[in-house]
Amino acid sequence: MADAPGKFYITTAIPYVNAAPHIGHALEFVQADVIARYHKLLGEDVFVTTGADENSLKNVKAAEGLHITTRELVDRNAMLFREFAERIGLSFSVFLRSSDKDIHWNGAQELWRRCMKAGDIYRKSYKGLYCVGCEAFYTEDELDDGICPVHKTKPEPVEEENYFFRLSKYQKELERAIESGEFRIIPVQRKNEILSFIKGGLEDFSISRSVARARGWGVPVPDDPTQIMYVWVDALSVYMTGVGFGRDESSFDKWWPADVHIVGKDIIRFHAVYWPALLLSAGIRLPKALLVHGFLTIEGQKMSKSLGNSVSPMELLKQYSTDELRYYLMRDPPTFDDGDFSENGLKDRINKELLGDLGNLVNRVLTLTEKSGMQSFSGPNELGGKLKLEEIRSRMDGMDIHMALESIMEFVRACNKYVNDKAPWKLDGKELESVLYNLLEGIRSISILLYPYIPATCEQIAQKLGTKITKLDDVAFRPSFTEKLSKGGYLFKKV
RNA sequence: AGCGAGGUGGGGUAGUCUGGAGUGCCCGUCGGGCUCAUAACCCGAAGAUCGGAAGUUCAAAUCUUCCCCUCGCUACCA
Repeated sequence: MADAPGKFYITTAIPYVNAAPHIGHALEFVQADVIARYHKLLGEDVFVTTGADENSLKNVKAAEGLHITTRELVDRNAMLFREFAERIGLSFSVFLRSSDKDIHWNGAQELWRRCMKAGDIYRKSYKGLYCVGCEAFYTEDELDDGICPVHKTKPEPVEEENYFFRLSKYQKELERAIESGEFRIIPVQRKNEILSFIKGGLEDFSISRSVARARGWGVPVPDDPTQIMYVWVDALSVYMTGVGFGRDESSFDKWWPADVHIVGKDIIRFHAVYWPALLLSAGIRLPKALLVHGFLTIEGQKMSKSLGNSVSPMELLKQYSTDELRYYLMRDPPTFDDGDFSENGLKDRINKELLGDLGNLVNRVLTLTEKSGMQSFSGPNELGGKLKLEEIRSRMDGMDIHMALESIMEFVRACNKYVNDKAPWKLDGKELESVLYNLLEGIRSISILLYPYIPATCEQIAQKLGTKITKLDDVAFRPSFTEKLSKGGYLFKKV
């Protein structure tokens, strides 16, 4: 597919900031960044929105548990996430907090007004079993014999009037948009899962809470001081307000629709059903794609608070470099399925692949080149055929960044094999020059291909080669290699 | 319970649609070679009744039927 030079807009989910970042956030941030940087290599203008979901009742409760105000909690934790996003190398354009009145609130309310104008919002009373202790509604099957599992009390039936959204009205349109691929859901298993859910029939859902139930925390419903917007309506609209909706229309027009939203499998319904329905109602274009990634287990076990096994990426980054962690997260777990995080696995990937395969390749080739005393290199292209650029591109286009990385690493191994097969240490003259030419162009290509995954390392490789990280189109064997090399030290050290 | 995905040498996968010797890839184990390299690469070895049973076929990991197991999804509180 020819790259129409243009814009590319990508978002991460905005995490609840009721706790510190864990390794799962790292996975998603890196995935988003790899895709973003890849599109920069394609020459596109890229915008990345990430941020924090701060209007959830969960944050209110977490703050109560810590005996601080909600504002203090979200300020503190949002800062942790922002710092973390920077440390992991997420090249975000905006870090938008949903409690940011100036940037976010008007846009969120504007979405509401448009749905209202379309006649898709109406008032209805909602009945539910409410546990006063939990301050939450329960469904029958969540209770133990009608008793709250936490407080061992019987929840009271409570009736409250809320606003509802006519989701039912959009069933057919959603089906069509998803089936036709106008709104792509990746991978296809998730698409099928959502389609079967939609075909099962959609019911309208509540999109507001009483001020009391929301504890007065959140985005107010326009023209109704008694109600707060349901946190998902507000959180989802961050994807639009991040690029200017309700605030800077020319920016919004430039970037919207989003090219892809990246989310975990737990929140697929909000993104694949509620969100596009709200947009259809408001007369706003649908995002082009939704990428649903899996979850990480920790050393084979589910991440859980009771096990206390959650892994802090900030702690890991004290021992391992950003690139090392990024590489492992993209290399080990498959993009679309669950994977396992283990520190031994991380060490193996660093020692075997980053150091043993990539680092060693760069080092041995630069050593051989230095010893040759040659300055410019050319010869027949013998190695370029091993590089499956089309496969890499099509995998990246399908957002299978794990398999795309596999294709790139295959080429790294092919380069190492080429060194052995040719045994350049036994060669001289034209023969040696030709082998070095192939290897230098190979490594230059690798430095560009791996750049989305391990940017700092690739900058270092480019520096050693005297080249620059340019465009994906420059991944090709040029007729000759004439840059000035500077070997420098090792790229990685054994862990 | 219903719908969906999956069960392939020690681990992870590809192969299944369009049947054809258990074939491939990554990791791990053992032995050997090579040596420019914080080392890679090559050769060889051990290790699987391709979840189970029955059927179709000259031939089944692959097609059919039944069964077992795992994991998702089955709505408003993320």
